[in-house]
Amino acid sequence: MAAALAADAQQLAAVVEAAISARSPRLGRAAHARALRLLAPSVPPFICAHLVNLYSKLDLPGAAAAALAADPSPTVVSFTAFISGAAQHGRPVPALSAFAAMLRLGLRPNDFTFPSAFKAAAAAPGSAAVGPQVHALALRCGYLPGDAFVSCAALDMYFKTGRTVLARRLFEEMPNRNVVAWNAVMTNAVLDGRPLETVEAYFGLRAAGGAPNVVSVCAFFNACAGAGCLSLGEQFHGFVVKCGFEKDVSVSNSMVDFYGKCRCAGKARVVFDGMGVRNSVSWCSMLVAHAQNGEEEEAFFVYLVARRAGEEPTDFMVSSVLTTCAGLLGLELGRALHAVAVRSCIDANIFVSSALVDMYGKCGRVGDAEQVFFEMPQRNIVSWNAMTGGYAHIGDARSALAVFDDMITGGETAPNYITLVNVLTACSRGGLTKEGYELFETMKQRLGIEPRVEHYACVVDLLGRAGMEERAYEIIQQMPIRPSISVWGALLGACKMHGKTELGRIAAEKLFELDPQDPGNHVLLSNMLASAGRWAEATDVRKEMKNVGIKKDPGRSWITWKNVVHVFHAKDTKHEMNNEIQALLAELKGQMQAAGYMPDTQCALYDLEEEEKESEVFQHSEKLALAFGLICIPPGIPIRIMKNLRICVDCHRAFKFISGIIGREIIVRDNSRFHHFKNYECSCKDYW
DNA sequence: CTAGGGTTAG
Repeated sequence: MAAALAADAQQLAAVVEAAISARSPRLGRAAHARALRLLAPSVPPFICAHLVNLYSKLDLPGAAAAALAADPSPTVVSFTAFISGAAQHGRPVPALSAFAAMLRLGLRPNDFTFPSAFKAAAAAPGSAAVGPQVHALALRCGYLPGDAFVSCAALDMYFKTGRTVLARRLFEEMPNRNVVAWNAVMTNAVLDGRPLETVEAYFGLRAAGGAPNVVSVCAFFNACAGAGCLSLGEQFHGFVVKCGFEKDVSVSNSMVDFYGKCRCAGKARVVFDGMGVRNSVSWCSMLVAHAQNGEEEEAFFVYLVARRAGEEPTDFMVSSVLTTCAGLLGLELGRALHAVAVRSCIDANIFVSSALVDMYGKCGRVGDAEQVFFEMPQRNIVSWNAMTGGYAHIGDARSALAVFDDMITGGETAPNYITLVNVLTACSRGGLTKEGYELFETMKQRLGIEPRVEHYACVVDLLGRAGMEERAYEIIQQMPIRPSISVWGALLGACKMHGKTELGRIAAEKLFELDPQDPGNHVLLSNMLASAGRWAEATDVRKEMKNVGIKKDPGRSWITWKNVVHVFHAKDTKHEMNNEIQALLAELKGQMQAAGYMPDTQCALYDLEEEEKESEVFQHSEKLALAFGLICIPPGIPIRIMKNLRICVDCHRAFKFISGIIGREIIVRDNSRFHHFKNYECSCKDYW
């Protein structure tokens, strides 16, 4: 009988092992049922430990807890199986409760228990006291400093709970420093934003005669990514290939990420394309490498290919691709992704839902953003910033202030400097000058947030838009920090808007000092002088540009049709379809004027008669490109135009009319953002 | 039968 039982138990153990490695709850439950059938009524204790292990590894916490509770005489092994499972799957609180329960039963943790207990203590929210208690217990049980596993876990726990000095001391005093200990130092230094320390630790490991492993290599690439050390990482890449580490998926993933973060999406692509095995992290890293380098279309394409290759949409994947949709102002794509998120049950994930708020906000759909935001089970600083950012985007100052008040009274998440930038921007665009100014004045004393240069830029913009350029200038002069390009740029913009030519000149001179090669500032000054009728001075600025050798990029727009890129310059007559383009523009002009369109000629550069100015702005490159698109691209397809400079005011106004009259969606990507024109409106709500 | 350090996101 006993022999039969032992044989069954051995078989059962094999089935359990198979279920774990196949990550199959179905096989697991079958194994459990078989255990009960075979061994009831007296299930031997080691079988219970097997079952706890089974459910822990399969990440079925309820079943694991039930199996542990059903163990008639739980041992350190069944408890340890439970604790490790909970710690590994990010449930530190149940892990620590089990650890405490085990101690209450008088069971002594062993050298397998402590590493998991430390891991749980490192991740437990708001319980910095637990780690040291586990540490004391490990000392008393004699596992420290001798046991390498236990001391590495303790070390990591101190790093992750912010006790860096203590962690370092533990590391210095370790008698048996192994590669895992060095890796703990390396990875935590990256996490804490000290990438150079990671590199140092790597060379420390080498100097001590240690051999790096895949974890060390990942950490090294992360450090290079964090510090922007492209050439160091490239050299390391060579070494990694020589050692064969690049065959490890995580290593290749970290290389893709490294090249992406160092602004080399192309090199990331080469690594990615060369990978023999990819996982969902690989796809996500490649997607982000494109997205973070302004290649949103490519990023979205990676998502499509990943789905076609059978990748499930994970929370990582969906939040990243939503950010891409936000960057593209791709509302339709974003909506589709929202549906995917709901179907995959990840829409409540804080990253995904914050990305949804961000996407809807950037696409100008504040109502949809609010719906997601107010239904979020929990919110963090990024969620609040996405929501206030959405209000800032369309200049809804009242709502921005209201949600900001909610945030302060709720008290769960403290605002940070980005929140303040958003609320101030909303006030500025929404014309709540007084409220915005008060917020700026009191932010340090009331919220403990020191105004940064971004806030100064906001308040200069705020006062400038309200016509208080002189007050804005006073503030700039009293700033405790050096005014940046954006601060002077805000002042110049306001001066141009309100015709404050003299002050505008001062701002422009400062901009020339800070960024002498930027043609945009010169053009802005020249335009300001021109629109004030000071043609001679405007011409002087242009001449000066020529003398100093600053070239204004000639404005050009392009549009793709049937895989051919058609480029247009202002007053361009060279296109083969020029006759049709001119005829359509003339026709559109008539329809627009009938609908109430008045040309805005403030961007005309030369002293011309009003009529001449009007015909000049009607030959702008973006209008030519649009006419071409309207002629060639079949109805129903949005017309996508790219421009190397910012879209001009008159074209912006005209495109709104045309979108309504023709009933077509027009998308312009200029050098600073996207504009989605639809039904007489633009997604930017005229703020850009 | 049970263990430490790892890659991607808002």
